[in-house]
Amino acid sequence: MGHSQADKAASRARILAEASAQIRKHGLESLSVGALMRKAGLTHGGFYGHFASRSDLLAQALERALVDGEGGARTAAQREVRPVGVAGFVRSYLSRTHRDAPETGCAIAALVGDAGRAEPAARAVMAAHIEGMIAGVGRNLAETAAANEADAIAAVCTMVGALAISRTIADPKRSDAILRAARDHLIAMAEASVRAH
Amino acid sequence: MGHSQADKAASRARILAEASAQIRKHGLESLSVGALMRKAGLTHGGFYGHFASRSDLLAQALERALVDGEGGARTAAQREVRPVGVAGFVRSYLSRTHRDAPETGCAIAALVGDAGRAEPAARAVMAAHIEGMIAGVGRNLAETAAANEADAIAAVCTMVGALAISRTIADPKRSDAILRAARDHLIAMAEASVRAH
DNA sequence: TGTACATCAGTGAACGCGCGTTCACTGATGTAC
DNA sequence: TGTACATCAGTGAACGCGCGTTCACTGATGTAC
Repeated sequence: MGHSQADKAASRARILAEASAQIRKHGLESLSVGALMRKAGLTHGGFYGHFASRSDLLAQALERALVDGEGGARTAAQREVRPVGVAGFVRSYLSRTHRDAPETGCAIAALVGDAGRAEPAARAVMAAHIEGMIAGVGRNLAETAAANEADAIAAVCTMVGALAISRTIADPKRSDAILRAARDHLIAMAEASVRAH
Repeated sequence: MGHSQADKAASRARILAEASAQIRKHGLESLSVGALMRKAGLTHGGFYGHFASRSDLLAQALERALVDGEGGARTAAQREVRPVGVAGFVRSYLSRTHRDAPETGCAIAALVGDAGRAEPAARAVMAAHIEGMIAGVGRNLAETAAANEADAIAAVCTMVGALAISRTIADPKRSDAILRAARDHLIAMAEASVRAH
């Protein structure tokens, strides 16, 4: 509860970090000003020294969550060897570790649905990061295979869908099977492109 | 505002139909008792003659939305010729018509994210319908191709992911391109299985 | 370097509002005689 | 078939609560002299 400018920056960072985790775990609309400030160790009144409104916060928290989650699979699966190529990325993206830690994982998979219903600003932020993921996967594919953008798009759709679906299936065995099926499908697809190369 | 038993059944049906559309369009948590009853042409007090609580309604509305949306692509794309085989199903599922009408479309694509964060009962309802979709696509694939369950799982992940992603991308051209890429990918995949057959 | 003071990060009471839920009531329905 | 009455679908006022937001205040910070 310091009063210096550095303290303010640190508070702001703490608020956004909490918000970023909160929305990935419980959805965009789960963000409440009071609960968030409490989690950041502050009182609700101070909120408006940092953000213009809840809606302003929401847009910034979404952007932050998307950035935090970029290669969030990497963070979530720190103990795995550094992923190489598409196969490595797919393996960590569709890992149990990533599935079980949405609050530190990819915000696209966690929040596509929410963002699709959100106000245009939030939708645009989400759309930009989806394009980023498509471009990333596309570059990754192009390194080793004769793949075009359509392949990257399909791969991203499959990854995002698989992660979201695996998170709604309570039975761990079955949920694992979903991840495995999508993973194998994507890796086989990448290898097929390599052969065609 | 009749008082007969038939009227009550009709009221209940109206309430659930409104709720089913509401959650698909604006998310599970967007359901409010007051607004819902107003839409159904009733006052809020009567709600508890039909449902035990908002949470009870939520579970029933989700089930109802999932059933309504089953082959919802069919409803959404009534003017298309009756879809035959996987290709036909994929084409109507990943159509612009379906993308633009979430309130009458597949509740899996609209609500996977929400359901993954919901209470166990709602999650279980969603999981059961996901299994239904996998089984349906699997049967569809098996008719014409040498496909196993893993192929059906991957296809469902791709369809659900593509629809959700296409709905967050505001630019119509680009959103169409997402649908097209996923659609072509899935149809090519089905045809590859046929050849392998 | 030391003092005086303006700035401003954070506090906590207060606001209006909409939420889910309860309940005493009204009046049409449908059954018992 | 006609009347008397219990049932019950729907009404609308009221409840406690948590929400987003405002604001007068406090006291540490950091600057001007």
